[in-house]
Amino acid sequence: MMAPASPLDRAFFARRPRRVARELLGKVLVRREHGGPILAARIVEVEAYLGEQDPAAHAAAGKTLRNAVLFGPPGHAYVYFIYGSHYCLNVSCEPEGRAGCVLFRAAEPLSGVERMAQFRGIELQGPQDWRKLTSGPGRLCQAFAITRARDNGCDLTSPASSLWIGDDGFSPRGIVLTPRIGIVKATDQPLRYLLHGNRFVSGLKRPSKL
DNA sequence: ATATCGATTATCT
DNA sequence: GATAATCGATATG
Repeated sequence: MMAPASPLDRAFFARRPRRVARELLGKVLVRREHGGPILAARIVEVEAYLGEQDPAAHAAAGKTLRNAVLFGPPGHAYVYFIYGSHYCLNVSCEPEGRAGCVLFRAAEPLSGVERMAQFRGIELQGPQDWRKLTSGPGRLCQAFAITRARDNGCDLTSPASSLWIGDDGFSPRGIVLTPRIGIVKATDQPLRYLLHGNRFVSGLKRPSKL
């Protein structure tokens, strides 16, 4: 069962993206739905984006309508739409005015699994199928019913929000750094953080190689 | 088990 | 008009 989680405060996010990314591993993403079950999943893979000086970041070209949340206060959700069908979730980092952020790439379901399957439009045959729920940034958003219209700008530090991030005391071990994936610029820097051997990490169908 | 490919649309230049 | 921080299907060894 899930231990009670306490929200992360604003100061947690008001730091550089690398630090926030590393420390977000093991934390819990929580979705409260009106009249639905609580959805919760432990964060097992994230990527840091460094803001305006990072060629791969959405903030690289400066502030636009789309990425405005990144330039606002830390701890808020930046949700964008990509490839005509997927949403991806980020959290704004650094003090207001600086556009660093962290992308949520994968999580391990803790509760509300059947509801997640519903949102994903799949039927679960067994625990091995849980991987299809939240392994990948697009899947994770679909499992949590995250959209830009609903969640962009949401305060992720407040349990009053429908979407927020909590700490349930879990201490992750075996943090691995790799280059970011799915991008073409700045692929040399190791800015992807994941939990060693965790089966919910995205990418390979079977994470045999970690 | 790994590689390649097409879908689909908000956003920006 | 071009692009894209993905996914799922198909092909191939």
